[in-house]
Amino acid sequence: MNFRPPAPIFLQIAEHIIQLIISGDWKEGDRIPSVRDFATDVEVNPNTVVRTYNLLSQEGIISNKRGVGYFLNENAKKLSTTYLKKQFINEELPYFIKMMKTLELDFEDLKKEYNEHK
Amino acid sequence: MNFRPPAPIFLQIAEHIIQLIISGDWKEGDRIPSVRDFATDVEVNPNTVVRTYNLLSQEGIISNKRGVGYFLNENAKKLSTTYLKKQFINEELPYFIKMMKTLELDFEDLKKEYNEHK
DNA sequence: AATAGTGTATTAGTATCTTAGTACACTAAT
DNA sequence: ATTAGTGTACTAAGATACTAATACACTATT
Repeated sequence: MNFRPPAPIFLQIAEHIIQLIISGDWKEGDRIPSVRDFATDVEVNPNTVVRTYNLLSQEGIISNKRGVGYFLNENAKKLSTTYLKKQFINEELPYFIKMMKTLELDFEDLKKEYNEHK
Repeated sequence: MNFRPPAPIFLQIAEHIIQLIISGDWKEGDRIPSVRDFATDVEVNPNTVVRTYNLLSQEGIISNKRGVGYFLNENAKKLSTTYLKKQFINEELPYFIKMMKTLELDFEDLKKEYNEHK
């Protein structure tokens, strides 16, 4: 997995998982990969995945049965969307708007710039 | 000054200065605050300002006369705009677009959300 | 009962950023 | 010459995130 420093990896993994949930790749009730398996998948230390799973547990998105594994809660998709939206609106958007003003860009410019550079 | 972790402070200061240059608060040819003064202003360690000034020097935005101070180069404004734009288009925009798709938001939604939450 | 696969916990080490303190060299003004 | 204000350099220490390795407890399966 490709990480963008300096944002903490465990948070980026959390967001990655949330996107999997929102997209429907992971469905409510599903068992999700074990700490060790997922650590291997995304090429990080198991402890880092533990931190991610702890966060998602606190958010009510996943639960675990000791000795068995982690599972998506029934309301996982809704909670995920709410979490991501809140994160986005509060943390990203204000910075983004400020940048647009400074650079005197409007939404049309953004579309253009983005298409040119991808 | 208010920093948003976990982005390195010295980078955030650099961006702050660049915005001062673009806005015209700091003009080309001007002498800028000394390392010590500016460190006091933004309430960080002088060493952190040194890192910021080093970065801006590398970018060709400022120069120093030893024992005298740092000065804005003649093309500081243009270089600043270029730097910030590049940073924005490459680092922020792709992430932002992805987020909009995931959350199924369009630009109108953004305006609305932003106005509601500020 | 034994085994393999789970989550959990602990300790130690590394890297980066930041702070803190100190010292030194250069420049301009006195 | 002296002084105050510059940039520069160095060492040390703290905080956070991440890695690494190991050990232990629980569960399901055999």
